[in-house]
Amino acid sequence: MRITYRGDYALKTILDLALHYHNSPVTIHNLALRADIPIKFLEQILLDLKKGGFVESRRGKIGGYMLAKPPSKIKLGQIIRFMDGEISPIACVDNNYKRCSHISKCAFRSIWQKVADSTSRIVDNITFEDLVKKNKNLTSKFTYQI
Amino acid sequence: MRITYRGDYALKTILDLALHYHNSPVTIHNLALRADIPIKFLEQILLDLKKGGFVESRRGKIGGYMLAKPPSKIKLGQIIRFMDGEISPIACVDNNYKRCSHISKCAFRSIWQKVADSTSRIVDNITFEDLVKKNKNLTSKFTYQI
DNA sequence: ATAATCTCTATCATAATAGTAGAGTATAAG
DNA sequence: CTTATACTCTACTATTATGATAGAGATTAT
Repeated sequence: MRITYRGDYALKTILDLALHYHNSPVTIHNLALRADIPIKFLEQILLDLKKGGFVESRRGKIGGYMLAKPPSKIKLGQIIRFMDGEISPIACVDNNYKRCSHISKCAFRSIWQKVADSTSRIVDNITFEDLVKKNKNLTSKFTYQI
Repeated sequence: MRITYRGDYALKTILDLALHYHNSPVTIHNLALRADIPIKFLEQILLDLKKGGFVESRRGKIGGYMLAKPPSKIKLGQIIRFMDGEISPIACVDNNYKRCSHISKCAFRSIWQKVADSTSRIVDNITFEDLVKKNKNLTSKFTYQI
């Protein structure tokens, strides 16, 4: 797994929306500003997140973005997989990988599988509700806001 | 961490050399053939591995490559780091990363650190001696050789 | 001498990544 | 019913990493 800027920006944006879950929609402008993301790049990311069913939008005045489901129902792993692809260190342990001619024979494969499993166990065990709580702790200590 | 072909090829090559540790040097030709690696690409990889102190070479007839140290002294993680860089899902948890302005404040950083740690724990706990043993088991079952 | 083998440097093609640009569409408010 | 605000959509672009390929040179056993 490698987290790209796309993925990183998506995660920060979802967290921002989670922090404003019960408020009015958040504009792309504000999301971009707070997380220091190029606005036109974020536009594309948000459209993808919308297609993925993670966020909803409203146009026009008082428009903006909001989460499509509660923060407790969105796991880190879901966003990572959606934006950056499979959680594995190498393609041969991806789901749907068919081309490796000696899957059962390669001494490395089980190791890559182990790495993929341990990573998944971490990112699939954290929801954005958890991160909201964590962030509020951090914020109170360090006056940081996203 | 993402394993590239360069890294993958290097790992397979080191394992091949480990399997022939007490024999005469192995030629690039044979290494490339057995692991199905483009020979000119493997040449470069081997020169790098030599610079890294992992392998030694002999030129001329009866030339070839051999490990510079016993398989028990080479860990998977060493080769991965040398060929593909740091074991972390994102740059902000790399050693020597200086630019992140709010390291202590980002809700994600400790998660990436956890992922890096759990991955390191796996790949730094396996030597090529372990893989040699494992491969011999696999080989006896499936008649596979590398 | 020569054949086999490693050594070194340069070059190249493709794809992924990280954006940028600009015209279009919907909506709240006056 | 116009206007300002904000999301939508498609196309384009620059840079870098990746995965090679090419060819001339150096070394060594026989």
